Amino acid sequence: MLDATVLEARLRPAAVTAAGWPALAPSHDDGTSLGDFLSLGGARMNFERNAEIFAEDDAADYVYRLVSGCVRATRLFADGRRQIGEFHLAGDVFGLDMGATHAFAAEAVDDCVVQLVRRSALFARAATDPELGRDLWHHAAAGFERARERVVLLGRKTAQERLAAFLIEMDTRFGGRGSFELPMSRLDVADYLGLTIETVSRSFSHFEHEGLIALPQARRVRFVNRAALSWRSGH
Amino acid sequence: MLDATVLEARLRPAAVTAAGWPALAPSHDDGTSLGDFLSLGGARMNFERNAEIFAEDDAADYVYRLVSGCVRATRLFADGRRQIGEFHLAGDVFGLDMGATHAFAAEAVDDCVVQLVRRSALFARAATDPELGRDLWHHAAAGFERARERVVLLGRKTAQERLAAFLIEMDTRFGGRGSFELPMSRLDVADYLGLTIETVSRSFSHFEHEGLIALPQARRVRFVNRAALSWRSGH
DNA sequence: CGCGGTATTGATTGCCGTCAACAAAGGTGG
DNA sequence: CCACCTTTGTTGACGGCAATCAATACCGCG
Repeated sequence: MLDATVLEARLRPAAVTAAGWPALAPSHDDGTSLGDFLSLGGARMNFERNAEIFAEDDAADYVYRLVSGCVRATRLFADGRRQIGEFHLAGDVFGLDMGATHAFAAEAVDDCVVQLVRRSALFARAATDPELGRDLWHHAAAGFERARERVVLLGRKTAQERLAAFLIEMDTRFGGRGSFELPMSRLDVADYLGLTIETVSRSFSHFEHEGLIALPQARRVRFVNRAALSWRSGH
Repeated sequence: MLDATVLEARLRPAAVTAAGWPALAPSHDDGTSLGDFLSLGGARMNFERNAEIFAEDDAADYVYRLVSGCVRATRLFADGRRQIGEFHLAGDVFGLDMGATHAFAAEAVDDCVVQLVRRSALFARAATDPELGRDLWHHAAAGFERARERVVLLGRKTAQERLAAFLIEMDTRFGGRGSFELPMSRLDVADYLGLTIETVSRSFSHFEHEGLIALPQARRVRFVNRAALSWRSGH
């Protein structure tokens, strides 16, 4: 089912070193007081590239806020297949599961700084702070909406549509300047989009040859024709 | 990209007729007071099979609770491709989007009874009722976790693994008795699992011939070997 | 009984996965 | 600063799973 090199890469041991309710936050914004709560009260930790922040089935006792870097949420099958649930960028809050254990592992895509607080502390505070309660809902609802969009992408879009949608998503999250540096490898992109590295690479090349994007380096993306790329994403 | 019959079926006009935070709810439970709020205050409406409850991009002014029947959340592409985001069964609360408009349409899979209240009423009450606030979070967080599992299913599972996972999910939601009646067509199942009706049908037949399930009628499913089926789902 | 909607099964195609080779980039040590 | 090696990315040839195309069977209902 998998190339040996890819399988090895996936199994590689990670070396650890007040408003009212209806106010709506912009996309990919985890709200304000949730992030504030974490940034004010949280202990800081550093993780180097590929380090495991928490494993699947680890007790979900802590909630994390990414100060800098990029984190992937991964689910690994026994046979080596892997799916990345989401990528977290600076400012994102993650690891807030409903159950007692994490449903996905979290790994540093590149060197990361995170802050963390006990989940129980967050919940305790939420019981008396309605604004924090609203932000918790915002956080969960935003995650839900993003996951639903990925369901559409993975269920019905072609390889090229997936990559186009991914590039537009990343550009948006990096500020929408039409030029950005991907922190993750082709393998990570493939496992995020439900594809293989080869198909991802071919789709990149295809867009480049078509004049939709420029690739000065493998991970450096510059939009040349954003409208066409957007069209290709299948909306 | 699509069979004409299927496309027509998808585009068919729908004829409308008419305490504390950390407490964790069991899966597929929308919490208590959220459902209570809707069942106590909600106006009742009936929808017949294939009726549209709300359209994509409709104003998300109401929140719904399904009293009886089955509802599908759909996203339709311009070229006829369709993805079902989720199925709702009796007791489920749906339509609670974060934005001003619905991200998916909702259609009655079979004859349905729903109750609805204004979203603003829900939010207003949540501002003063911390228990309701917690239930709102529960609802969103549960939706998020389900959507994440579907991302794994759609991103990395084979056709047979998808169907096996679907059957186990449905059995669980119908009480886990190992025997249940599917309210939805093969087309709905296909669009839920990111497959085609033919592949879904073949997978059903395959499981039947293998002795994992029995199919007294097309939509009547009885588990014969649940352990093997569970194994096939890829977990 | 006949009809429309639904489901199954078979034949064939095609997109993407697999296998394989090579190229480019980045790091390390001489 | 370059040789060497490892990691990462690209490209080509081929194969397989699921989609597409097509025909037939089933089922509830007028």
